[in-house]
Amino acid sequence: MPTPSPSQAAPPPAESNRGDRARERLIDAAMEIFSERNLEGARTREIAAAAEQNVASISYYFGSKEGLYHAVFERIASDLRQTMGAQIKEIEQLHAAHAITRPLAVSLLKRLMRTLYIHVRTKDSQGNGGVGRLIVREQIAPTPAFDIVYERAIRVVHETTAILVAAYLEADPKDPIIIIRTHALLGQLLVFVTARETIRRRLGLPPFGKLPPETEHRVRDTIARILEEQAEAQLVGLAACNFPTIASPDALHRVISPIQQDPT
Amino acid sequence: MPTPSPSQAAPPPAESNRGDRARERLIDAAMEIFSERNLEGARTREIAAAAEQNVASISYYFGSKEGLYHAVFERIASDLRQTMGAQIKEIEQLHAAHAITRPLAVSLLKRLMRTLYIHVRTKDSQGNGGVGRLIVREQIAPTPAFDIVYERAIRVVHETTAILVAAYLEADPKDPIIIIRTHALLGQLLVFVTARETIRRRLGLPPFGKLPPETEHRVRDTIARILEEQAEAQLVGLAACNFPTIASPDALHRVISPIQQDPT
DNA sequence: CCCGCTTTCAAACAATTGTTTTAAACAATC
DNA sequence: GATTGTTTAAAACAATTGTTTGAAAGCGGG
Repeated sequence: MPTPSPSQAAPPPAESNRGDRARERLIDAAMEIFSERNLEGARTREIAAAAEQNVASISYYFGSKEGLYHAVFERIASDLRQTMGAQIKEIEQLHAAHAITRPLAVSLLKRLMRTLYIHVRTKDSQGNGGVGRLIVREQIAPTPAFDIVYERAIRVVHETTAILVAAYLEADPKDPIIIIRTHALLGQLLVFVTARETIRRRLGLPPFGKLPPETEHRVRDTIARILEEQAEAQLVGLAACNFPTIASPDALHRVISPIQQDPT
Repeated sequence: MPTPSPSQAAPPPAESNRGDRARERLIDAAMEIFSERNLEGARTREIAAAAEQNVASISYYFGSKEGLYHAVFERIASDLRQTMGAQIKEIEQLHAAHAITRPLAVSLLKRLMRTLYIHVRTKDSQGNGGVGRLIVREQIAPTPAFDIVYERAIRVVHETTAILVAAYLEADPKDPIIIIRTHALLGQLLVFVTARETIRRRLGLPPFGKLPPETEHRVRDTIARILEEQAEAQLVGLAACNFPTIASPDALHRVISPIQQDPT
């Protein structure tokens, strides 16, 4: 046999030229095609063709189709972490210093929502939500690839958002109720990725890719702005309604808490 | 050739015995397997085996694998419509009579959210969100099957929800901003279907299917209650924040409106 | 009891899949 | 400039896919 596939671990500092170029192109193409069809639906030949590479190269560089899929999610996790990293760190520090007031929580949350939304709507080859689609597919039918993006990116984003929600409601970020509320809040954002086709039809927009990029840009920014408003309104409303936030003496906690363990 | 496949149109009143039984079993099994793997990922042999039917029967009854997939979505649409039909009609009538006050809008919305959530969490063979997963997959990568469930179910639910949001904010249910806000609101619900794995891990719950049905029941009801609260808080907050709701003199409308046409 | 129809079944088919193979082309070090 | 190791290329492979085939089995009415 010629050369065994280079173990699919992360490339330490090795940044040569020819091979890495091919790897990049393959990941790029794979990201696009895996987002349209899924893992089983995507054909290796199609990916190779889109990357202007030979079919054998995917086996050569990534060991297998799954290996390439894996690599795609490594990149997704890295990209997401890089985009959100600074904000997350800032929020964590402010939280540790007990310095998050209500108005600050609102502005931090709005910025986080906007950044996150713009990221998942932009970080892809086409104007389509490639990254978002890939993640959602893993959410509804997880494979080992989900661990990568969850542990390295989704989890911290979720936890950080929970810090802001908890700060505003003067509650514990680890409270199951706060976590559920945080999840719901992030859902307002995610739904524009997951239920893309519905909002497209409801707004009477042409099929994706069919409208001029400049217009698409503006639609995206419009939604981002409304998302900020929704987030602020949600917090304001929750505080006004004064629903139970501390789960300890609450029935809900008694339901979820005993199960709660192994939070890996 | 033996018998050509009976055209895959809806069986008018024909409700015989032997054949329809097989059809039902096939649809049941297909619903489950299509929700785990997707259209391409599911194997006809596996579906047939789960239905205790021969492989050829799927070609025989539905013409093809796609035909069966189609039939699955016909049922999904029917089920959803049947669950939501009464509430939708009631809301439409109240709206036509201009009888929706703010408190009424809140209670109608809460009931709608709860019913919808319970439906997508319950209407499946396992305790898993089979229906939800199938719909989400179609949202992120629509096939002709999406038309069925959108036109026959999703659209009316979305429009009806928009009526309630608009009523509370004293705005036009057709206002693009209201539609976007409605979409975000429904996203709070959908995220518990689409980002299932994330909320599971964040709550430290065991893998789905691994926890006793009684507990799962209570978790479901807990989330449903919080969703009601979130919806109420969202409306209250939006009214308090007094964001622009009428799009006419707004920049957003100038963005979206000129594209808006062909609302099929 | 036999005949028309529908339904079931096991086997076979043609097409496509991911992957391997084999060898040629390339780049760089000596 | 020959000889490394690395990368590409085309073809071949074994396995699996959705579907078809052709006949047997069930079932109802004459």
